[in-house]
Amino acid sequence: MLDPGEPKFRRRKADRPREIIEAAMAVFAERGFAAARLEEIARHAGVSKGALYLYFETKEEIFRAVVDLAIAPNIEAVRAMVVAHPGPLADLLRLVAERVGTLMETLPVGGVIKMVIAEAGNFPALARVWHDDLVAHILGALTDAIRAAQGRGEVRPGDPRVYALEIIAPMLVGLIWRETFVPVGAAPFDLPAVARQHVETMIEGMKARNPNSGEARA
Amino acid sequence: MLDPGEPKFRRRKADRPREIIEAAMAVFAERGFAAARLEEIARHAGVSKGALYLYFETKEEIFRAVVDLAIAPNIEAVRAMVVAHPGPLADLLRLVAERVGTLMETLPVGGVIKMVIAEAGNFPALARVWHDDLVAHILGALTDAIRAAQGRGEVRPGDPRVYALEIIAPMLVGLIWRETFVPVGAAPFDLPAVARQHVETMIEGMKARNPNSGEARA
DNA sequence: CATTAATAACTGACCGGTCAGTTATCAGAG
DNA sequence: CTCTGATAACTGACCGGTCAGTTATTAATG
Repeated sequence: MLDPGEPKFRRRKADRPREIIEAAMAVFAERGFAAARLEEIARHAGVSKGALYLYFETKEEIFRAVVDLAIAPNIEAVRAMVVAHPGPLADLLRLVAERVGTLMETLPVGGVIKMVIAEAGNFPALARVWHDDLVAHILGALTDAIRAAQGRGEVRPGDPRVYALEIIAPMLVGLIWRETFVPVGAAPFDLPAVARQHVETMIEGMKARNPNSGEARA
Repeated sequence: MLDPGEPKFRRRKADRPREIIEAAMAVFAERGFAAARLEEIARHAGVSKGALYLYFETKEEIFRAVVDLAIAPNIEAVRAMVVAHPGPLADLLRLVAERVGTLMETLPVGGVIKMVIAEAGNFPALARVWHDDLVAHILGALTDAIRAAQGRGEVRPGDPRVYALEIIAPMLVGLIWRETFVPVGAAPFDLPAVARQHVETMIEGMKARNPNSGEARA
């Protein structure tokens, strides 16, 4: 059963943190914070439970590491894209939709979002960080872009922050759908296709009917 | 400290289950299933922990009771509305938006949705019930209504199920927003207003550009 | 051999669930 | 109306299991 030539473990200090975070991401995403067992995370990472404490102080610190390191940079990239874009809103939205569509398939972002939603009550600090450093920025950037487009007469009146919510929501719900209902047999959504169709719906739905007007009542 | 005239407890068999479910809803919504303490639920309900077991067998049964009894009937009513409506899609959507807008403010549906999302990994059976008995029905009814509208040439081509997702998503995300980010200081959304604005955006965004066409390629 | 990554056995706190005992309530007797 | 015995709603201390975190020990590596 056990080859004596094979060592019982290897010393690989450099790779451990990343491996642990990846393992933790999987387990946290499936179980939620409270129900996740450190022993299961350790097993996933191919180490013993004690080894986790060589790299992290507490379970909560592992949780933060997962949330911080796995997702933030990518979402931040999307925000930067929105802020930088000067042209017509429709072009920007198509660009963002394409980018977000691929990100959703690449990153394990769905599980993390689920975690943040689920544990917001137990870790208000975490929810606050996510909101202040990430969600609010993205929503704010989009809101600004929409408001500017309203100023140029591209977009018809309406609360620009609500428009931003309308734009983002289906992607978010698509992710949650994948994490929550697909595993129990629900028909999946093709997320990039959802992003593409929705962006066209929104472009059409937000378009100013009367192309002059710019800066009508909100 | 203790008025001897005041009894230590009252016997109120009839009201207890409802009170316990309401208390449990609050605690589960805030903490999630695993992190919720039965003692806290009991305290909220104004009874001792032991009393919980006079009315429910296990913690999980309390959880099911919360999910089952609090929400399902109301959402079902919306579904029935969709199925029954024969007229133009735009009218139906405005009707639904109005109804859903008020329901969101009345019911504690946000907390329950959060719970279902959060605990889907630990209670696949619960997620399955919610999907099969509720979510799939609503999404299906909307999808059918949209497909019919496409057949009448009201709505332009596109996956009707994705359109249904686009319609529902902002309300859902609005609820999640309220539960997750508002408690940590985020600016709230006026949910009925979101519903109203979004339904107009969607009506415009789905409208067939070329009013004849009906039944183009999906 | 010295160093230290990693293990595995261990501890202590916590919590779901139980149950022996307590108390509110009420029916019937006086 | 008062007393009393019967009933069952309710309490709270307790138990057993689980799990985050600790530590004594082992073994990989240079």
